[in-house]
Amino acid sequence: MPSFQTSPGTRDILPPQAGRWRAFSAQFADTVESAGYECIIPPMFEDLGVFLRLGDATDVVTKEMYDFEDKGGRRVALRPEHTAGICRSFAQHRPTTPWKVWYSGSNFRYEKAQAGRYRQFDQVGIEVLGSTDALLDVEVIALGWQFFQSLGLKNVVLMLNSLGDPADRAAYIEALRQYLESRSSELSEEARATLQRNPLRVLDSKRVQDKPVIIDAPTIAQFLSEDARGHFETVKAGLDAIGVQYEVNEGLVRGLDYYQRTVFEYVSTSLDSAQTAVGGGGRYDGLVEDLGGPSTPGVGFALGIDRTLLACDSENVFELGAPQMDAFIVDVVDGMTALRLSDQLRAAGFTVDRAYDGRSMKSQMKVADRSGARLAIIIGEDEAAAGNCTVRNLMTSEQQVILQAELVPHLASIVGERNPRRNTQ
RNA sequence: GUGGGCGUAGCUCAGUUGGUUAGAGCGCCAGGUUGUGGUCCUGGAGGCCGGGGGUUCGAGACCCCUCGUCCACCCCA
Repeated sequence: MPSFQTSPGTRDILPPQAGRWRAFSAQFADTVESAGYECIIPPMFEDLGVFLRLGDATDVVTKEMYDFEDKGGRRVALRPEHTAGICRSFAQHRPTTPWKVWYSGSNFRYEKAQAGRYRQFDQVGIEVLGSTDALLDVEVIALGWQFFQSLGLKNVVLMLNSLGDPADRAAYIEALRQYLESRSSELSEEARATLQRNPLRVLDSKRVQDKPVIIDAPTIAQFLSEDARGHFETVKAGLDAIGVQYEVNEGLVRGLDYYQRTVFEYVSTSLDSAQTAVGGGGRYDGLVEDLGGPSTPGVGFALGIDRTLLACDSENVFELGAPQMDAFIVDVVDGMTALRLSDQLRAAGFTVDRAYDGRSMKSQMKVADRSGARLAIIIGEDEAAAGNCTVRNLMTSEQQVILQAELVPHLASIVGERNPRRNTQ
C-alpha cells in the first residue's frame, strides 16, 4: 500500500478518462456559446456568508460545507455549487444585463461518497442574471436539453414544476405542513424529522411507507398567484413551441432554498443507482438581492459531469476515442535525430511522439503502435548516415525512404496540412 | 450521520474444513539467430494477502478494532 491515497470522496480522473472530461466541457461550451453565454471562472472558495444564502434549512449549508478559518481569521468555505458565487460576482461587478455566463468546475460537499456522488464533484452550468422573461427560462431549459441530445443521450426526461412566488411558496409550505402533520402517524420516522426542518423535502422521500401520504398531499398548483401561474404557462407554451418534451411533476422541489417560480430537473432513466438526476436548475429571483446586490432576477442550471458520463456509459454514447498521433519517431542510433525531428515536426503543426532510453527497434515499434500513430519514422544506422529516414504506414505496413529534409511536405501529403505552431512573441 | 457488502500483484479475480516456497488472466519488460509494431510462442519482474491487536503449534482464511471502498438511507448534481 502506498503511503498516501486520495481522500475519501475524491479521486484521480486519469487518462484516458480525463480526455473525455475535457471533450465533455468543450462540447458544453460549444452548445452554450452558440447562444451567447460567456465563460466565467469564479473562485473556488468565498466568504462563508455567500453560501449561507442557499438556505439554513438545507443540508448543503448545515452539514456539508467545507468551511474553515484562514490564516487571516476570515471565515471561508469551498464552494458547494456555483450559483451563489456567480450572484456575488454580479453584485460586485455590476455587469450590463442580461448577463449570460457558463462555467465548468469542481464543487465540494462533505457527504459520504456513493454511486455518482463525491465530495469533490464537477459540474457545468449556465446562469442568466437580469431578466424575468419566461421565454428565457425556456431558452435555459432547452440549452440543457440540447446538450444532452448532442451527447447522444436518449433516455433523459425533463421534469418541470413551479414553486410560485415567495408568498405562494410560503402559503403552500404552511398548508403542506398542516396536511403532513395531520397524517404524521403514517409517515416514517425520518420523514417526520424532515417535516420539522423543511416540509417540502418530505415530497422527495423515497420510502414506500411515505408514498401514500405524499400522493394525497396538496399540490403547489393550487397556490400559485396569477403572475406565477402566467409565467409557468408561458414556459410550458415555449417548450411546446420548440418541441422540448417535459413532464410536470408537482412533487419536484429542489434542494436549495433560493428557487422560486420555475424549477426543473433532467433525470436519466438508464441509471440504476439512486442518483438519477443528471442536472437541475430553476429561477432564483431573490438571490442577488440577498447577497447585497440590486434586486435582480436570475435563472440557470447545473449538470453533474460524473452522473452525465455515467448515463452516457449506460447508453453507450459519447465514448472514448482511441489515441491518435500523426507520427511516432523510432531512433535506434542515439536519439538525437528523434529529438531534432520531433522538435521540427511539432513546430510545423504535427502531433509527434517518440521513444526514449535507446530501446530496441522492436520495443520502440511496439510503443509506436500503442501510441495510435499513423506513421512510424524510423532512423537506423543507415538512415542516420545518409540523412534520410524510413516512413512506415502503420495501417498498411507500406514504407518508403525519404530525405529527412523532405519530411514536412511528405507528412502533409499523407496526414494533411497542419497549421504551424509559432512562437508569437 | 445510520445500516449492509467488500478489501489478495498495476487491473479483474481464484485461493478447499486455518497447515510447508500465495496463483491465473490481462497489462508491463525481455527474447524468438542479430533493422520493424498490431497475431503467436517462451521467459521475467511485480504481493510483509489494507493496517493494528488477538485466538492457535501454525492465519490470506477465525475474532476484535481501525482505515479504505462499494451500495442503500439521508441529501443532492
